[in-house]
Amino acid sequence: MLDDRKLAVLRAIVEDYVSTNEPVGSKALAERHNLKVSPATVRNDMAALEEEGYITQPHTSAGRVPTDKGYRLFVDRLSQVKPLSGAERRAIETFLAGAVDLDDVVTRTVRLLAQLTRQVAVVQYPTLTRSTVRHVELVPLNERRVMLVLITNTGRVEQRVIELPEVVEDTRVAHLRAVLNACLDGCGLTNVPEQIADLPERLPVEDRPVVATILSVLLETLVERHDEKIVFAGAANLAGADFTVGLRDVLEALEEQVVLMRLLGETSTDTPSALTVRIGSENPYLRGTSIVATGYGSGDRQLARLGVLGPTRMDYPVTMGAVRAVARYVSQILAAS
Amino acid sequence: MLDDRKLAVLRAIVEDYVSTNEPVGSKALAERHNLKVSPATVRNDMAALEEEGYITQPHTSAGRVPTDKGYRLFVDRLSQVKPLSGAERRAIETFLAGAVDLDDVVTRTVRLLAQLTRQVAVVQYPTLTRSTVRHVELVPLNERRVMLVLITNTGRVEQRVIELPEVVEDTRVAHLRAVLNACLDGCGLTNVPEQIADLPERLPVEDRPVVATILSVLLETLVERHDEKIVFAGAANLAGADFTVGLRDVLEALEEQVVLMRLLGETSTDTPSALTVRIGSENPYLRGTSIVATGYGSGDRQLARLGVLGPTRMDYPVTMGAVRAVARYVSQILAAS
DNA sequence: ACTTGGCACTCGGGAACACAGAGTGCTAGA
DNA sequence: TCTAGCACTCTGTGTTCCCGAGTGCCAAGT
Repeated sequence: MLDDRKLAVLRAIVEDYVSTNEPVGSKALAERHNLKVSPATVRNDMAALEEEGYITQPHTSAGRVPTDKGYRLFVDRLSQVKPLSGAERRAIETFLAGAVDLDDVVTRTVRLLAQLTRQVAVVQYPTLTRSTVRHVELVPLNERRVMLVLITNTGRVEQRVIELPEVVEDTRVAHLRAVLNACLDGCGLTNVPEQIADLPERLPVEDRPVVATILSVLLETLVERHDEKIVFAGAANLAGADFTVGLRDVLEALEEQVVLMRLLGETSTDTPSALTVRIGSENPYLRGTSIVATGYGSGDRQLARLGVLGPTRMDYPVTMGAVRAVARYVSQILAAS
Repeated sequence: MLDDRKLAVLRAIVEDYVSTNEPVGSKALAERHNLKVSPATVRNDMAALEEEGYITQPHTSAGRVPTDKGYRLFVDRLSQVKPLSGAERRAIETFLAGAVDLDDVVTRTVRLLAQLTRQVAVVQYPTLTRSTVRHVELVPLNERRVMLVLITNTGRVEQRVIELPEVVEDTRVAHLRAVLNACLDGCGLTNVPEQIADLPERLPVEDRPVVATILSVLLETLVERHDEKIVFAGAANLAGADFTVGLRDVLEALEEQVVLMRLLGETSTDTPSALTVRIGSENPYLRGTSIVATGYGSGDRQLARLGVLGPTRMDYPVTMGAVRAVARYVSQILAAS
């Protein structure tokens, strides 16, 4: 039904349309890509492709444009991910290596990806759920207040000020800190609730109100940040692009954490590092845009996702290459720290 | 030269143009605002105002539009800041009160301001320079690594992982922490360098390499974060607005920390809580946009700035009211914590 | 059975044009 | 000093027209 030449024609249409942003006609196609057939033959193939729904024409008398289905076929079978140049790889490496803390890693990553792809980059902060507690710190601020600092093995730091129900002197704070650390050190964040469930009972009765207060804040911290933080960059790249959906909608989605989260999607559990590509209407939340995303994280643990959002008419091979490369490097950086 | 009626005409022009986004003609003006004079008289006044450069006409036969100079006069002499409604005030208060930490305060503030003004809101993180050290924490990660956590009195937390030049056991780390805190507690951040200058010399010689490493990272932290972090929200509100400058330029400026910082401007030292309004070409970095900004901070110490960026054609009284109110509330919240 | 050249057809988009309407400036009179 | 009237100048819109790119189909060629 779709012989090799028809596929080649589809590939050519996608490539030309992506680079020129204009409907591509049979004549130009036959010329530029040496298909060794006449425009008439190409027309026949195009008619077949249109029949199958891979391409469409904006007006009766214009060239053809790929449909979402056409891009899908292109991505799945007609293209291969384009690796970055050596210079680009080195640039990425040195740029990411300069990061001083987790915040910095994320910020640099998202900017890098935006610049590399000339589109909007989106990076999710490494999730807490798979992290483990590296250290819990209690810092006395004054006699009725302490600051709780939670440090995870991914370098993430959460802090919260706690109002205590009674005056607690510093030595007692130090003691509580030791107790907490003994209890939680190395513990997975998801296990924290069960770990601390019976902690108050194991302590002297006079410590219990204070400990209860601290633990409730600790739990709150874990729960609240469970819906993850997401950042984006490169919104300026939207200015040129034309979406079928309004620019306003895209910008709104970008500022809405929840929507953005859904757009990035879930990491497939089988192949966590695989590239996810959602094209146009395949995307339930923001039709008219495409998303290329993947999971990242140190080693086998996938911590979070990152990706790129752009118009359906995007250079998929290049974008996919960039996303994959950046995900690898940032995983590497995170594993090292 | 400019009698009261001419000023009234200018005010009416600004108000009408802001609300309709269309050049305003003499007839409509005389009707809507009960000026009690005929369109012909208004025309004469308009001619005078144009002569003086306060208004201009896009084409020979169109209505008048305020110039930057016209807006300036309007803001300085013809309008008064419009206070928020009681409902709005309460909404702000409860929304900001729910913040759990400094990050959260800033995030909530910027979103609030964007929503309130329907424009792009910009908030600078409270500066480190006027803060004081509340606590320095050294957390052993393994025998060659510690994490340095710096907590300021504004609730800001900076952390950095340090590679030590030698193996250091935990008790020694605890000792160093005590020394550092004794030296720095309550110390203004700008004074930190001099405070720690002679610290190595006062310690046993075997501690010096380790301490030197730690101190160099500490100094680095202070310096690096000296250029402040800035966040923005409400980019979606740009979609509708039309700037004389391209949308792309605005988005680029927003993502460029340095430019954004300059746009917000310096806090005037005399009257730190005064509203700064920069109109169109008065703004050197992004002509064609206007900025309403002010300092904020607990009590008399101005910590940073926040503001709103929008098209020159903006509702200044309302915007100024919102910026002022939000600045007050966020100052209040920061003072309380 | 597939490919090719030819040909009539369709439609979008740009150029040329006319025109209504809003708004102005000017002048003369109250 | 204000007002009324009037001629004038534009922009924006709607209409028409035409060019050209591109198509679909058919018949002939391999």
